[in-house]
Amino acid sequence: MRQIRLHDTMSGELVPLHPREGGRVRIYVCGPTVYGRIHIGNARPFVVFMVLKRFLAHLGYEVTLVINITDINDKIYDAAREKGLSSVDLAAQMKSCYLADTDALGLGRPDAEPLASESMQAIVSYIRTLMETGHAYSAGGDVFFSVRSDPRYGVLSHRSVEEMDQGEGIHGAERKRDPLDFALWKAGKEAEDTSWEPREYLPEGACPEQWAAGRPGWHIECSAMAESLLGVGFEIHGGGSDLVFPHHENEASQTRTARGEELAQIWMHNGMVRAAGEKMAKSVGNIASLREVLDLAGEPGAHAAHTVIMYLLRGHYRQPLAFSAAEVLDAERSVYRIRDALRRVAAGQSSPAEMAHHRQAFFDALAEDFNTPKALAALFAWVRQANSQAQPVGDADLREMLSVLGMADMQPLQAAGSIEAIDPQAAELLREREKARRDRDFERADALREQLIALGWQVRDGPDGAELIPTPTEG
RNA sequence: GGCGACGUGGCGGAGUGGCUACGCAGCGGCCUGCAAAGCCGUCUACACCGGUUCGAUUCCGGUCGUCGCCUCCA
Repeated sequence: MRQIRLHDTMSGELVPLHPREGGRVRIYVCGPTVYGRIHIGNARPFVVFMVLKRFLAHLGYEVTLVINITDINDKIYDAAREKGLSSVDLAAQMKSCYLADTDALGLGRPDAEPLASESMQAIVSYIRTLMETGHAYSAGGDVFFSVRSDPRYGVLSHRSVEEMDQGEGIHGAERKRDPLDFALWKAGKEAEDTSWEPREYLPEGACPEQWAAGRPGWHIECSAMAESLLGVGFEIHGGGSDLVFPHHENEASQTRTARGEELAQIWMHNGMVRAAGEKMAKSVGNIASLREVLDLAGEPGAHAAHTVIMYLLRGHYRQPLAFSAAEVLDAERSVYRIRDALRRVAAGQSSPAEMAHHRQAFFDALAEDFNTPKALAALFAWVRQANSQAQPVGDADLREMLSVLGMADMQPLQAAGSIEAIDPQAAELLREREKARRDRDFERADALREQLIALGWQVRDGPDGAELIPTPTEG
């Protein structure tokens, strides 16, 4: 099987992907906290890892991708209180939005999307194990992880415990034995409308007296859910680069100390989407929701989905990516270019054979740290060469590449159905223009073309008569 | 302050010690009644200063600048 290399945050190097069990690749990605609709920055890891999965599956790997949904969190409690909703209702509502928004990308769903609220057994057991092995302690109802009990703490984010800022956490700082410790479990508070009783998930008498009803900390849920679904030592753990510290560092440490083994073999981190040079974040207030971006990405449906995927894949996943409406429209234009090329190809194997090297370059680029912009360059090189051929080129290569990118359903650029049915007015104008042209009344023909353009149609005169093509979204 | 990343042509964005990235936009040409699309060509690109080298945007050192993490964060 083709050799894949991916950048691993822990080692800081490109490392070969070596599945433990034959061709099975297990991937866990940190998904969203559902307290509001996701923005285009949140959508980046979803797209990157869904497409990475497609690529690996295309090569013949058996891929299992898990993207969790955090539905218990301070932000959810806060947002729910603000809206006068129960945190359970808000989380359920926002989870539905997340599913709907990402469904619209047409990439399908991950193989599993575990919820923290439904993983309590695994979480509580995990915490219990950490307490038993001396890496966690309960205090005043909370349970904390003892950071200094892990001599390797810091290997992922490349920081040493000594040089870490001794910043105090907001909650429970006075109960921690060490300022670096973080909460595995937080005792319930007045303002929180949900809580779980740890002893319900443990054998009789196994729950320490000091461990109160409450909820899990953020980091432990991922260690627990990832392990329960994928086991320990799985191939790839992914997420945004802003999660490297402390979230992933903590996850890694929890699993290392509890199991004596690393959680994942390769840690992949995607760069941030930036708006006006700054990381897109709710706290900065510069967000564009995935829904909004889909709406401005042109014709609803597959076309808008492809535009958003194209926009996100135009940059290498590890680099920051500039966001603006103009960038999205720019991506849309490039989608149009491919759809236009699709008009000229024929079904079947691609030839001439010399075009095969573009297909090869496409897969080579993806195999070397999932270089999607380089792969897209190869795809466009294929398109250019196909366009320059006198005879229609077989579409197999292009369709294969598009399929890997999650754009298998891309349609040739043309009116979806008969113009008569879609836009009778345009159809009538076109007929009039054809007549004017036959009469060589070009002034009238051009005026009619202007009207068609105003209606959103491009007119293309060809040997078989004029054709109406939908125009790209105006910048 | 600590750790890390990065500064590429109008914009976005790859990459390489010497060979056209690519996309969008612009300009010229071919094609077209004219266009559109396509094709061909094109536009002072590699922050700055040193160094290594036959040769550096690509390696090394420094300067300036930007961004991320260090606190919730995809």
